[in-house]
Amino acid sequence: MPAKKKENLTKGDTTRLAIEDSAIELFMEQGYHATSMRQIAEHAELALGGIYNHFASKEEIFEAIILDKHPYKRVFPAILEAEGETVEEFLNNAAHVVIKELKSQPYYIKLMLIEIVEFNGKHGSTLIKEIAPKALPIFERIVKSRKNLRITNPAILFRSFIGMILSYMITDIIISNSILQKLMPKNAMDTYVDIYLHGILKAEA
Amino acid sequence: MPAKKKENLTKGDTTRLAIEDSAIELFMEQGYHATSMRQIAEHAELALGGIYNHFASKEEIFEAIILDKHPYKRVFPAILEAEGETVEEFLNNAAHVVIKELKSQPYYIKLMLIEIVEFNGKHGSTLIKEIAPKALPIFERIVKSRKNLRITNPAILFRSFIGMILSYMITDIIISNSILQKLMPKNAMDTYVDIYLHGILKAEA
DNA sequence: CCTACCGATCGGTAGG
DNA sequence: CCTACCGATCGGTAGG
Repeated sequence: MPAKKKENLTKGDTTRLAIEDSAIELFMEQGYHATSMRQIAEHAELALGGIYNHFASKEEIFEAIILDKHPYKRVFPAILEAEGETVEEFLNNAAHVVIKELKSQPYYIKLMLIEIVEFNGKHGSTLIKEIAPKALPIFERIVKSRKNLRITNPAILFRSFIGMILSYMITDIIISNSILQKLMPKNAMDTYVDIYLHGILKAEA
Repeated sequence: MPAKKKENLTKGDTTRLAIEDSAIELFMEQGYHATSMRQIAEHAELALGGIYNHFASKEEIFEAIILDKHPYKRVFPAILEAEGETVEEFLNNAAHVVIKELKSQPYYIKLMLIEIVEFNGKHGSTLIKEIAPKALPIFERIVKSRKNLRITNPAILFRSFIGMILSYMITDIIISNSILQKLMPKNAMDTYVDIYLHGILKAEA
């Protein structure tokens, strides 16, 4: 059997993906509980009952999306390639890669918020268990290799890196369609990265 | 007629407040659409129909909460009092005051996420219109009065300040109940403020 | 004419 | 993958 590619997905796989993609779109627009199984079915062009051949429940669709579509699977290899001469260069590149990826899949930030709002972060800890062991070593390596860091705890270095990206993405959502939007420079994201970097780096003095 | 105080609320005011407080608690725990009007009524100890003497719809309850209970009403006077000799001291004090207030009303951060998830930030722009004219002058004053700032756009200074607080609050929710929790120092919030401050301040060099 | 609320039920929809 | 349904519950409203 050849490895599955897009060309030779089974009919079942195609339907399953159609359900996931429909659900992503609708959850993103309406939220989880405001989205009905009938809407998902209609959007995926099958009958309501047909969904239950692929997923046992509405929550199972959400879990599949959270796990299958997580951007870190595409982001991670990119980050590892994003080398740089200095810590500053590396983190700067990494931040740009992550935000570019998140912007190309803008649904995910909202799915993450749904996860917090509707499930109290229930599936989040599973995700962290998967990601942390891969991400922490990167920040441990940074801490060990460089001496000009003001923050030397890899966990909080990781957390604040994620936090910096989250704060950009969320304030971006909040201020869009607001009067503040006009006051923002277009390179706001660079400023966020800049604030983060020159906060964690010791002054060259 | 004396100004209304807690002692002489009318029966109607008391009921209205009971409905708002019940809704806050349930929205926070379950999300907006997962919370039924019946649950809100039960928690407020009145019949379902009774709610509609005070609110025309479920969404009107949410709007009232967002507008009435916004922590900025309590945070703002405190920030204005949080003077400091330097910009660093002032922002440090301000950040602590805001986070302390948000932690004492931990519901609000979640209501804000619901607002984004369920209403696509619909009510948020109203709120920004109310807050921005009061908050921006503070950051404008900071920009004018100090010369050791790396960020001189008041709007993005404001945005990144809010973003710093949001990123702390949200990553706090995400990592609670996770293995990462143990790796976090207890003063993680101070580190966040520290990263923010030494990011926006020029090196004394 | 007001307020605060009741028991019962409306038309539709939820997940399964 | 569909049609046809279920027990229950949804947000909202009726008259009194």
